[in-house]
Amino acid sequence: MQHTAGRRKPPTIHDVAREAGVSRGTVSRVLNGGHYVSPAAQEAVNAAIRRTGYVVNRHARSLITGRSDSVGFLLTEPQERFFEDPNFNVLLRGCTQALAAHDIPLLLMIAGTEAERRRITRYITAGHVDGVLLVSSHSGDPLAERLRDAGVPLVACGKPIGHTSKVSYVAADDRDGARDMVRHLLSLGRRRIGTITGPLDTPGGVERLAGYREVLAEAGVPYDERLVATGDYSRAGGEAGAAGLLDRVPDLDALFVASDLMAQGALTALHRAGRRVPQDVAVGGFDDSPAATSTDPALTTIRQPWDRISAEMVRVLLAQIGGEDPAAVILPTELVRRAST
Amino acid sequence: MQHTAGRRKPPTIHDVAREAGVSRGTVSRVLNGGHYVSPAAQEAVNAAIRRTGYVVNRHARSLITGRSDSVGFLLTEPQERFFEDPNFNVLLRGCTQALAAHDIPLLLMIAGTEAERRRITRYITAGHVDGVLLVSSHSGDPLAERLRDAGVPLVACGKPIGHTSKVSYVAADDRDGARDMVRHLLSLGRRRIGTITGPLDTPGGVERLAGYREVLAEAGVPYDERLVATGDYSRAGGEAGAAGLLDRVPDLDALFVASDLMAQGALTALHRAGRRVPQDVAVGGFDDSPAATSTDPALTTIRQPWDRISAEMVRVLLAQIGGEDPAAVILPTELVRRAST
DNA sequence: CTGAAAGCGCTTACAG
DNA sequence: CTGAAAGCGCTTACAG
Repeated sequence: MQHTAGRRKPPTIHDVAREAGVSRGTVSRVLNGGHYVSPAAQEAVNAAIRRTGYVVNRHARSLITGRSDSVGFLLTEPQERFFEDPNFNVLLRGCTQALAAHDIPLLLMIAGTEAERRRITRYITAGHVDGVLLVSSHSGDPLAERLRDAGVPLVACGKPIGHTSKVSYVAADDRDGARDMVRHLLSLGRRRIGTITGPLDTPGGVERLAGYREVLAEAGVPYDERLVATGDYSRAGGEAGAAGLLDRVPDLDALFVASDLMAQGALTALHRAGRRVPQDVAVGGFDDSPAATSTDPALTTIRQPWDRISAEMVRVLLAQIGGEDPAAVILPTELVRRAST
Repeated sequence: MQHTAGRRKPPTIHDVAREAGVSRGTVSRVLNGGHYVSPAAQEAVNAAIRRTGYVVNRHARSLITGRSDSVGFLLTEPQERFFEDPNFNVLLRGCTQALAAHDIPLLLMIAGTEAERRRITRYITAGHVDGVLLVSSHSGDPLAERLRDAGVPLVACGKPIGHTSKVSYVAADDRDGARDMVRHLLSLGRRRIGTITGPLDTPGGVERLAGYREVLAEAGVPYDERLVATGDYSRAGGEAGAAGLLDRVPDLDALFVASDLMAQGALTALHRAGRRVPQDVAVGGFDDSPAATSTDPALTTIRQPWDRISAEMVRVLLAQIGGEDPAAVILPTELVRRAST
């Protein structure tokens, strides 16, 4: 192999042992926490590791421990969603960084089609990753159950719907966030408040709508079905939803949109209909994604704490891999006021 | 380990051999291409694999082959860039899919800081991936050289600047794309054509500016330095660039912006300055990223063939891992006309 | 074409 | 605390 000439054979534990004047077992013990090793040996081994530039061969280690020391980030979204929605981006980055701190590589897996799902399930259940960070907005997803039944440590982003059992998840407090936004809209004196929901088979869809209804009820504003449009988290969906709402309720004076991306679409529809934002219609989004500051006017929105969400997902997953039981973590949201309200 | 009770010990090559009535060597040969195996044995082994649900243990295989059968996707961008720029998203997705077709997992690596760079270099040179897809817009990047010198197969996205030697890369034809856009602007009768460039230590920055200058020269339009602003591929940079340009050259009638994201910022600046697009100022972007259709008006832009770029990056990398020499691949771009011109 | 055997680099009881 | 040894699941010359 001329081509790999530049790639020298890396030092093994054997080289380190020789260099340090100890057995390979002792080197291994140092590598794995230094229990039952004398300070002198410890020292000698560490020095030898430094001199030789030794890096553990993970394949050999994995072969014997049965663990891969890697984690999968599994995305079960249709391709367009992943392109369009910056939230995935933020989450992926956050998880990669949190894992990097533990020196654990992240394997990116995308299962948009049923064939991909099958291939990836096989791969995962064969033990090629120690656990899975599952990201998908829809949640009838049989993948989660298949993996859980196979005993694969798993943490979902967002509460799986119909989630009866022991699946860990990390989520923002969707309902509370929605409440904050609708209260804010009410505090502005708005009373004809429409909403564009997420898909109603997603936690975000259901919970944010629930929050909207609760606050209106508290405020004594009667619930009006015509003020509710169901969206799909896409920009186009937001645009269509807002257009429909304007048709049905022309005197609409505020809009709570369940994602920033949909809110962006709603802004386009409002603009086309000649409504001024926020003067005629105040618009609130959800997520505080990059989309929120790219619109004109910039979006008032509910911040999801993505950094914490990804950090917690990693923490819970690693705990579970370590033998702990599953856990659910709910994180608070925050109202971010900008120009659209 | 009660907790992993659900995870049965998976079948090994030994189980398959017993089931098929052959030796483990024969099973391995079937697994590795079926050379020197009789049809009958072939058949028996395949049946046994199906019955047992056998999946190869990659750690054991890697231990002996010295290959990891995985590929790294290395991003050396500051965090914000990755969040903001949808191009990375598209590229990442494309590469993941192209690799999945070969059943090769992608390891996502993000090296934003010098410390991360060091850690990741160690990891890679230790042989934990067979090759690297390198994505970074800036290119004084010593990482590329360090990896190449260590003999790691490597393909860059975009031509590395000052690239004297054998580093593979895949890129769109930046200069030609720029030429197409500026010709388009000229064909619209515009003559005061400004440009906002990318960073001039990136190939896109340099080449797109070169294309701009070439076409103006061909058309006999004298080059005017005041019409050139240097940007940084960010939205904010585009906004600042356009504002400066308008200050210096108020009668500007067109703008060629070297990325859609910057063009989005430029639109904001033009809007604020009371210019109508395209009536007063025609605006052309570059990339055809999702940003291009989210603006108002939608952006005329130069499409980079991201699908092909990612597919070619993977193809060239796998070829190189297989022992082939490096290669450079240049892909054509395409003018996409929308409402902004 | 096929089996028996060595060996990849590591971890982990097991004696001491 | 430490070394010698077995073994993780696979691939690959080596004989036949």
